[in-house]
Amino acid sequence: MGRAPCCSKVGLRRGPWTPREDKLLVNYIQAHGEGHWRSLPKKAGLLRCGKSCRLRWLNYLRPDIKRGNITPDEEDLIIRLHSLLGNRWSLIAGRLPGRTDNEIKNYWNTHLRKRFVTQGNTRKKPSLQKRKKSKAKPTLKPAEEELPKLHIPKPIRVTLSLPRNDGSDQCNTFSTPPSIQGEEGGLATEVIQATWSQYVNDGESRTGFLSTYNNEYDGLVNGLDLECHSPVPTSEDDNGLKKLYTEYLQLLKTNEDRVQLDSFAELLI
DNA sequence: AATTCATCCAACCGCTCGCTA
DNA sequence: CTAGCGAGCGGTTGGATGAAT
Repeated sequence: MGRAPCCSKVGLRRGPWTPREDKLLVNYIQAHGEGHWRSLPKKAGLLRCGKSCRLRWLNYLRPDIKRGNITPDEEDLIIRLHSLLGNRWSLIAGRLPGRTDNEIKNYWNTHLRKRFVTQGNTRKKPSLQKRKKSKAKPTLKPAEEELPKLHIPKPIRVTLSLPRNDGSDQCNTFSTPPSIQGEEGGLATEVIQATWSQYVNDGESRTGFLSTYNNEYDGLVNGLDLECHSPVPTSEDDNGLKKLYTEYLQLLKTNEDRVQLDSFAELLI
């Protein structure tokens, strides 16, 4: 069957945007708002793919885009967030007002990744893949080519299925929905206990992110959607959480105490 | 001054997800 | 339940530019 292409691409312009195209796009969005990207080019009089329009707007034309160099503070935040979230550029960008996921991704790939590879501190295999066939690539030192495999602690989306009972910092359980249990090579921990201080939620929509720990796998389970069930706090479950918390601290490479860490987690909300 | 090489970043591509009919 | 669509995301590409030779 196959998925229909987002646009025919026939007769559409590609490559760098001209000032005139930018103006048309900005004028249209100012008049009609964002969205409906597929039909937008036609209505705005642009010979561009809707995807291209969306990207141009989000990464360049949006009025709240912050231009200029990444500040040391922003860089520090990017590094920390990347430790926590992995290559979730849009999530990281969400914590950096005015910065786009593309900008952060580029900044990481051009400035930070090299540094982390050099320090052997990357949490991802250094995929310094070839860029241009015709151009010489920087040769990696042997130590850089075989970095130890690390498990990226990707965050997990958590949705509350039952209301919080009393707003206290007591345990609620999170479990993977049936549809995804057993994925990740059967490594998923089916039920994970977490205190609310470890559940990084957004308060309103009752969704958030949680990194899960799996003893058998001895690593962090990546990217599973979780569903929150009723509060069932037990002391035994705290052991696993302590392990998770230790991992969390390692990731942050800080000596912060629990309160400070929770504060940092809240900053992510 | 000319050429080669390395770096940066805007833009593209392919995939996935959520929603709806 | 399935297919199709719109939208979003992350990986990758390639042109522009600056540095080195």
